[in-house]
Amino acid sequence: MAGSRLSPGIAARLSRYLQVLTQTQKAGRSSISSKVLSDFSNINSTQIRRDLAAFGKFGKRGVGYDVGQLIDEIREIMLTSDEYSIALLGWGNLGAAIAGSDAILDYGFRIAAVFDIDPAKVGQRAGEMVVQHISGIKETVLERNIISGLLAVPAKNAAAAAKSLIDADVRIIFNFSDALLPAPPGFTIHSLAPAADMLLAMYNHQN
Amino acid sequence: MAGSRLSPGIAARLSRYLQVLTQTQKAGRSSISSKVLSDFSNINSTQIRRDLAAFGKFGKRGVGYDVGQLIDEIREIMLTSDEYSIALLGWGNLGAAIAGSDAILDYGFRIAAVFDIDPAKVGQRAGEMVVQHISGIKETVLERNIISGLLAVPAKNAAAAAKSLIDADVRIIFNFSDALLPAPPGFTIHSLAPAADMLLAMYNHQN
DNA sequence: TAGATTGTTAATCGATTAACAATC
DNA sequence: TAGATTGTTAATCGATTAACAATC
Repeated sequence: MAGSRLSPGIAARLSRYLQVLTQTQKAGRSSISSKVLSDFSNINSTQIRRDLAAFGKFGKRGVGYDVGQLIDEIREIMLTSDEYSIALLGWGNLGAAIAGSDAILDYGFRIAAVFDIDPAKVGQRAGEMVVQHISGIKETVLERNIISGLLAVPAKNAAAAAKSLIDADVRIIFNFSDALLPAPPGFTIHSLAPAADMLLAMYNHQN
Repeated sequence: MAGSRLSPGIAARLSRYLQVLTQTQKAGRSSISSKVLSDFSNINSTQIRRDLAAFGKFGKRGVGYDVGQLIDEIREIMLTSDEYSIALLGWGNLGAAIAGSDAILDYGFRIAAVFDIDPAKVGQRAGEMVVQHISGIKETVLERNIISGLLAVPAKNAAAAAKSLIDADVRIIFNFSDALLPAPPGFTIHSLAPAADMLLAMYNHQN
């Protein structure tokens, strides 16, 4: 099964399981049942057992699943055991919040460089990094093997920031601004919109 | 059709359409085809036409859909034409980033109060609000008709912050921390994990 | 008119669910 | 053993897709 392409549905569910499992591990629990995983993920417990059984018999009847083992298995299935080096563009409140959380780390991402266009911010400490001016992005991307970029800039600067990444051949871009950014062929620009998730959750709660 | 409960799949897709349409409107375009909407949303164009046609004939053959009209229709379908008043808990980098963006506003949410436990932050300006101490949450929730809360606090404080909201009978809670928070009956706690979305997008790009 | 794009059909595929024997 | 939970079956339902006539 490993190496074969997952269907979109199962890949989405696995990443959701990983989210809950990571939180569960941090909460100090080493075991979890499909019922509890269902309560926290809003995915049917039969579906969860079916998904996990498709990759091997990870569970113990009467007991549940080992949290640590399951995290390792899902990471392997999703090919993300390695750390991905990413560049953070924009050293404002959002950039600092992202760099300061360890959510990114939990999923195998590592912030390997921080850029801004504001000369006043260049040179500031940004976690373990130092903020660099955007003009040096090409060299840094090559040196540090950066494969992904994260846009945490105002919407009005998002297109220019995306262009810097594209010019540096960074092919996977995450857009936290609400700008509409078309992706050239071979590039992926994924726009995250937590507020759209919130709207959906609000609808689901009320109906 | 209005008033009836949407299936989970269609509700999720509608909220995604709304995200892209809102960005499209900001980019100054007044019309969009199912093909372009498909490119930006990663949802099949036939599926989009089918979804939209189910609620009325909104499109013009040969032309596409009117962006503004479609936004209004989807908002009405998802019952979110009204503004929801929400409380923001935690005035750190993440809280400030959320308050400073207008993404929240675009989806019909309005930050009606900001709370923190740090006395040094109480009294600071937070957008159009002033940071209040968490101890006054019950009264403020009643006064300002707050129905939802947003946790932008460190993971170690998340459980206590959630409890404050629950005690104030705020029934829809969004958790931006990576703490695992169980929801009492009648309450919804929705944990957002942009990094899990990133992992999924990374997988999809590579496969 | 010519070109573009919707709305709709039909056929296939994957997701969902309840139920329960197997087994820790 | 008794209780709990997995793994799996079978049946249903909704999602997905290609194709194309209708029509702006």
